[in-house]
Amino acid sequence: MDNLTERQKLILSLVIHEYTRSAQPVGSNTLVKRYKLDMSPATVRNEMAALTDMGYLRQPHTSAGRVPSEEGFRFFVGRLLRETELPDDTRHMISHQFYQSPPDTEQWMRLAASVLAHQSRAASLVTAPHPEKALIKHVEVISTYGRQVLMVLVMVGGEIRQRIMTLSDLVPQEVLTKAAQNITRLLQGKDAASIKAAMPQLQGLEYDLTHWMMQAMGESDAVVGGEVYLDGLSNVLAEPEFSDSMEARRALRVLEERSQLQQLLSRTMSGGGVGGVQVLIGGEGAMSELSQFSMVLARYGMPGVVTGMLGVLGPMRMPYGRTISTVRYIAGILSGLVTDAVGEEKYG
Amino acid sequence: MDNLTERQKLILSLVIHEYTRSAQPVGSNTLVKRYKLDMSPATVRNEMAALTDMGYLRQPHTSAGRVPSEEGFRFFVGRLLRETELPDDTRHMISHQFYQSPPDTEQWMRLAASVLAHQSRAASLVTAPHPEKALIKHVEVISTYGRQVLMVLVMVGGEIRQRIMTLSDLVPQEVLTKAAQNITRLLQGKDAASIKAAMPQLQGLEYDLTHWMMQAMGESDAVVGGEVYLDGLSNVLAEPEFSDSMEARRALRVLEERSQLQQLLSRTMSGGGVGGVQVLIGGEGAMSELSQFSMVLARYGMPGVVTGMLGVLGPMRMPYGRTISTVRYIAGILSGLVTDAVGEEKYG
DNA sequence: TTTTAGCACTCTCGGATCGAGAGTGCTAAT
DNA sequence: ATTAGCACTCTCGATCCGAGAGTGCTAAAA
Repeated sequence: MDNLTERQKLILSLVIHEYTRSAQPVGSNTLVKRYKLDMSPATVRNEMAALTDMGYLRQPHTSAGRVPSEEGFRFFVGRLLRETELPDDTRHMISHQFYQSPPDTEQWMRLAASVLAHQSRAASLVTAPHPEKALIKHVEVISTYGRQVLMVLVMVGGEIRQRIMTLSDLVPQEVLTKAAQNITRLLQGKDAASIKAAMPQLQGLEYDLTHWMMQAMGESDAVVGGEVYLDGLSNVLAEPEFSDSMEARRALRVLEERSQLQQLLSRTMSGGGVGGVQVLIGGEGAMSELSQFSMVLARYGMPGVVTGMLGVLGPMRMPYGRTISTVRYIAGILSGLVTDAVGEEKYG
Repeated sequence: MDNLTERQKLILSLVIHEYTRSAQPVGSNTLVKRYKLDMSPATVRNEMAALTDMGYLRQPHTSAGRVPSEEGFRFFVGRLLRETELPDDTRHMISHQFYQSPPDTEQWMRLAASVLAHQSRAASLVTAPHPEKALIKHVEVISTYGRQVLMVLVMVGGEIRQRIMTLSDLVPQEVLTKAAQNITRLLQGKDAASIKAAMPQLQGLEYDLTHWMMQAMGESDAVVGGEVYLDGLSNVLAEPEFSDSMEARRALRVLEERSQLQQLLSRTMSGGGVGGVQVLIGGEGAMSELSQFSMVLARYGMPGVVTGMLGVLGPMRMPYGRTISTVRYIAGILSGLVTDAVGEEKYG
């Protein structure tokens, strides 16, 4: 299938390696010297010419070194990259941080984003885990002030959804508590659809409350849940290719615009299960603002039950091997944490 | 006190105005022509020389126009700037957005950050409102999975604090509910200190729960509460003076580093009450990374009860008049919303 | 047939040069 | 006190040039 000779693969790999190091076009001489290749620059030139014809390399101008093309990176990641394990000490360092952090989802998300950003020296993004199909476990309604109440929904699996709303009448806490208990008893273990079916049985306050619940659960059913945790945005600006800042600015914009971001993530999430790491090179056609960037994304959690997503956004010439390992490793840790939290409750 | 003649003040103002428009050194000719001044360029030159001597203007090099110095901006903001009201339609547009958003603090924060970023075309930051002294109103404990429970604290004033924790034993929901009811009855209206005093009366589960409460309340007593909402970071990159990206990167770093940010904010918050708008020019000595930037900050909420902070981070040459008005206006709206939510419950 | 040495050629990049333009400070006249 | 006039300074952009890096091609070597 792949019509590249071994030597061509080697050279492509080396060009990519060198280019990710230096951010500059790579010439035949440099390559031979730095990697002590057992062939002459001329040979390398010939091979590079071939790779250029095939679309894996580009020449910024007639007489400069070669730069890997989008296709080149894609081929490299797909066929040439050998998976490497993260070094032991790095792994220990990371897992240590997680296991000594308090057992709080929000903390975990922040930590994951922070670690990912530091390790990859790029921008990181993490979404909170949320159930693929939300089932109510417990409902609590608390009066905060006046007619304003806080509704807390605990889902099977431990996810928490909350919503503040204003009732049409003033209702004392005791009544709210009663109502919440009723609703809990009635709807425990049900999903949004069954709740809808059960609604006609309810009336007055309980009906209103259930109505709000539906809304909160609807949000929860979206492929990608609410918050997206970001970190390391400033890393993007450090890359030499973005020193002119225009490109970087576009990327920042995408990351800031929650709706765009969620769209992007959910589109990606739908492919690939937990464990697999997806690599989007050059925005993969989807998002023109990201044409200079690559993303390494992974899903974590319990497939079919609760999942979230995490990943990295960096320049196209990123060290894919290491980045993929890092993303995979942290996804693994989060999966572990989430699985522990969810345990073996029953579903469906 | 101010030893500037009226004419010098005028010229300083105009230089600043022109410089904020163009981001380029301002010359005497330009000034006379564009503002149809009733004097000759030579006169302007003399005055500018005087202003330079006094330290209000700088010359990038011997023969270029003048640029306002940090001192210049400071004098301008402190003495020369006349307060302007935001135009009617802008105000309506803004308030409309708030009053049609759901009554949820988190939504308000996001909205405020977003509006502020758009209006000022700079980076915005908003902290959630939180009580100056936290008083417990209601406690709820909900089992999420296994030994993990969610504790929800509702403070007097409506602020919500929550914490996930792991108990040493498995405890059924009914017991948790009972315990929470007990604690609520016992500690309602108390602050952290009184709770500490009351702790010896408790034991077992209730003691443990109260212990955690103390922690959550301790956080809550810090001058600046948890989350800081950011928006418009990419705006900073759009400014011509940051096209080389190094400076911009530093600023981004500060904003990303929550701890630094909170420190900065709390230092500023401690001065000045609600309503007053504070302007920090050139980082005001405090933070060298921000030497090229200015911040416009305001406190909102109910003084002495619940307050938060919001503001803008932009280039030193920002349109202070408009920015200050915007910040003040949005602070006013948030104050209104918070006051509504808190209402007239009693304190102390 | 494959590899490589040799070579002419191309293109970028950094530095040097230069003139135009903008702006200043000073002096002398108003 | 203001301003016209003028010499002077400094930046900025354009242009030019040479060095350097790298290529593609051809012909010889393996």
